[in-house]
Amino acid sequence: MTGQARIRIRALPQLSRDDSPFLVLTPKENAELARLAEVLEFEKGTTVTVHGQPANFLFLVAEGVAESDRILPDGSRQVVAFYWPGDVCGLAANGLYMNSAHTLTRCKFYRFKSEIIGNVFAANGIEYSFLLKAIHDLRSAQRQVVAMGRLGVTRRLAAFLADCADHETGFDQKQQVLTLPMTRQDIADHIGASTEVVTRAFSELQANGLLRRLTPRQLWLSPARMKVFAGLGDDLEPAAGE
Amino acid sequence: MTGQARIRIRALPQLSRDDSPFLVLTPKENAELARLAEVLEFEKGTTVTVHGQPANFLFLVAEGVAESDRILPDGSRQVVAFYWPGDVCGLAANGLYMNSAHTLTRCKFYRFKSEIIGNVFAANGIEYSFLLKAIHDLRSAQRQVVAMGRLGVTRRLAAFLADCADHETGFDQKQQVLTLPMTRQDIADHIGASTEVVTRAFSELQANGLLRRLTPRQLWLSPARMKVFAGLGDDLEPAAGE
DNA sequence: GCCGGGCCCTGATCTGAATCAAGGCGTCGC
DNA sequence: GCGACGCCTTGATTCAGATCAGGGCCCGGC
Repeated sequence: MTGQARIRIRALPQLSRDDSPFLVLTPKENAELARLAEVLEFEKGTTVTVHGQPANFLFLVAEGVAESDRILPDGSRQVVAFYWPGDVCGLAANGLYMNSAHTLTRCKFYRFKSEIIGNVFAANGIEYSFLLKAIHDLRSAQRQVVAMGRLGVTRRLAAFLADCADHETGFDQKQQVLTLPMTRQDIADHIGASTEVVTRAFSELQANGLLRRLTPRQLWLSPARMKVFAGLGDDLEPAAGE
Repeated sequence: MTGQARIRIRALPQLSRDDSPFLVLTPKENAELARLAEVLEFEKGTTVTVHGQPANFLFLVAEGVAESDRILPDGSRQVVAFYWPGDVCGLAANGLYMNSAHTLTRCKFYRFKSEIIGNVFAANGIEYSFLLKAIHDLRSAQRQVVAMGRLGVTRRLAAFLADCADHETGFDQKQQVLTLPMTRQDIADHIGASTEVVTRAFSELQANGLLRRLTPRQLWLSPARMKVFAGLGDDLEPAAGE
């Protein structure tokens, strides 16, 4: 079966100086991983994962090219990434696929049960923490890409404020008051806009009743309505609350 | 010293359903990590890491808020991320910091030697591969954010084509010919533009001599000049080549 | 108290990219 | 071979957001 397949995970190391574009596993590791994989071939144009469906599998591209995308409520589409040989696709949040993935050419994949990560890491705690943290940050960055690519400034600001409100620091759950630690310039440079436009976006959100500026840095707001307005946090939350 | 500090790495799990916003280490793990950490306090407005400097440390935010940013050659600035308590900052590429980080408020950090990752993961191969892969994808996504936030369409296209040319599949090093597996629509949806504008950006790159369209999907191009034009791949490459 | 300098907000103009419209090209099915 | 459709390209118009300009507020220094 898949026994002798040579599995390479495409990755540039972070901390070592050993900068080969592929990280090649030792034969032993390779065999260990291959044992857990199924090999699949897909025609061009096949859908591999669907946004919001249970994420039971991880896919490693062996041959061909695939893409993963996200369709927003307004119908616009953001291609989050292209997957070349050695890339891993099937990123999940809360057990559901973040994006839909499609093949652009005929493709060969290694498919793993998602639990593989948990199993491989089962014994250790700190490593797993670091991996989960990296994956979490990756998800954040991908959401940011979608926001930057397909949302207007006002929605980008709404998404940003909703993110801020997810942090215990600075958001008073009782009063529904968010205290911003950063300037308008910082926000502008984060969401890719000018300070003037950020101010106007604040005004617009206030006009729509989504927030009230108590002071420039103190905002009353409803995170839930903010998320809905941004149109990003849609259906991947398991329950509505936090 | 830092012995009893309670270290939490803020992360949402990917594959498990256990979706607490913080991943809390066991006391043992916590102690193990704390033993390796130094505690630092910084005033508001302190620079913590500098883009392009040797990345000797990782920082975990304990209190306060920080941001990391990237200044482009034209002087514009992209704030890549804000770091709240529980976040890790100090992402590196080729041993150099990707971004500059600054405190927005008075902050308390746990500082780790960067080697901690390699050390913790030393014994195992597959886990480390997955972590490096996740970190690599995170870097890609962050570069994409910078591109989307601060580059015009033509430069975004140049950055994208340079990325494509980094893949063995599809780029013929000898002929300097890139074969694209995706449509103009896919490219447009990736770089956040319309198909028409993508076409115009191709024309502009061709007019500037940065590429030649042999067919719509076959491009002669120079990755190095493409990177320079995009203004992103600047100074973090150890050597010029690949 | 008074002055100066960030920071925030608002209005007017300009511009890069979206949108609308249409034509060429290549390929696949018949 | 011929038609049809998908893909790519180009031109004209429109619009969101950048840029330019100016005013108010707050806070810190003298």
